[in-house]
Amino acid sequence: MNIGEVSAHTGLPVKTIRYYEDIDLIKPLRDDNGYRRFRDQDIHKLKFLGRARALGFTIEDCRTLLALYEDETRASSDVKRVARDHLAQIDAKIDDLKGMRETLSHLVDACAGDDRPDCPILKDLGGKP
Amino acid sequence: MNIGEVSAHTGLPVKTIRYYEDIDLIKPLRDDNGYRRFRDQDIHKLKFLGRARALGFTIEDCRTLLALYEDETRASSDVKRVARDHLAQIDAKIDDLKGMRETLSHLVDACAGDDRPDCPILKDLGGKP
DNA sequence: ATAAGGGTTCCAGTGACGGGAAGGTCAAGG
DNA sequence: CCTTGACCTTCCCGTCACTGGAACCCTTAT
Repeated sequence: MNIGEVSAHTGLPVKTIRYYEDIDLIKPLRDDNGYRRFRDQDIHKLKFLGRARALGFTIEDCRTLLALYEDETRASSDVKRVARDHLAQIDAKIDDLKGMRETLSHLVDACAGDDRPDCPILKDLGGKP
Repeated sequence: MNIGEVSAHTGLPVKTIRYYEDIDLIKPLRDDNGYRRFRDQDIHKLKFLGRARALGFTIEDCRTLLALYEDETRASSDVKRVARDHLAQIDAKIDDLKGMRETLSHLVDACAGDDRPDCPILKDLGGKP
């Protein structure tokens, strides 16, 4: 398969696929004309990467997970640790955002949103004394 | 005030303050020796920026908000729009993360996390058929 | 012969800084 | 007077995971 078909097949942009090769996540073959030729295993890896990225894993996490995926002698505890750490990061991020959401939604509610200049949002940002 | 004091006073890293000058968010004066000299208004702006950034506003939003803050003839509706849009972004992001969290926490729970290779996390990423 | 629609490489930009090098300035201590 | 150390300056590169675009090659159809 050429890169365009692979893109259609995996849902990943062509640019992304080339990037993944660049950073050695996949190693497709080359045809005589220089075109990349993707084998089933390459496509399988790309789908794996797509799903892992969709769960928010970093590229380096993906690299680790892919290595574990291919290692028949892995310990599931190694996989679980990566996932648990990432889950903790997600939770932290959600908490962060919820904090912002709290403050911000109160401010938005308090703002008249008319053509007058008086505004509790700016008052807060300016350090309402 | 020199940049170090301002940093201590505002809680913003020195690098960040210099960056904010670079992108014209603030315009401190210069002493004869080339050192930046910050006036009260500069410090006030920096604190404003710190609070806005802490609420997750982008730098461009901050620029807009700062301009509105300084414009006595603003309409609060303009401020509110910026804040409401940002709030919507935050909500979208939270939903995103919650989706990931859902999937990921189930997978983590399902994984034994021992020294055996069998792992539902990898099974899922690999496209468990 | 040409045009469209693939493919290739390489370079630059994104957002919001952070790290670090190379060098100027200032106050205190010996 | 000299040195030390803590400041300050500019400048450039790196981050993360791509994305856009230029310049060029290959294939197929007309």
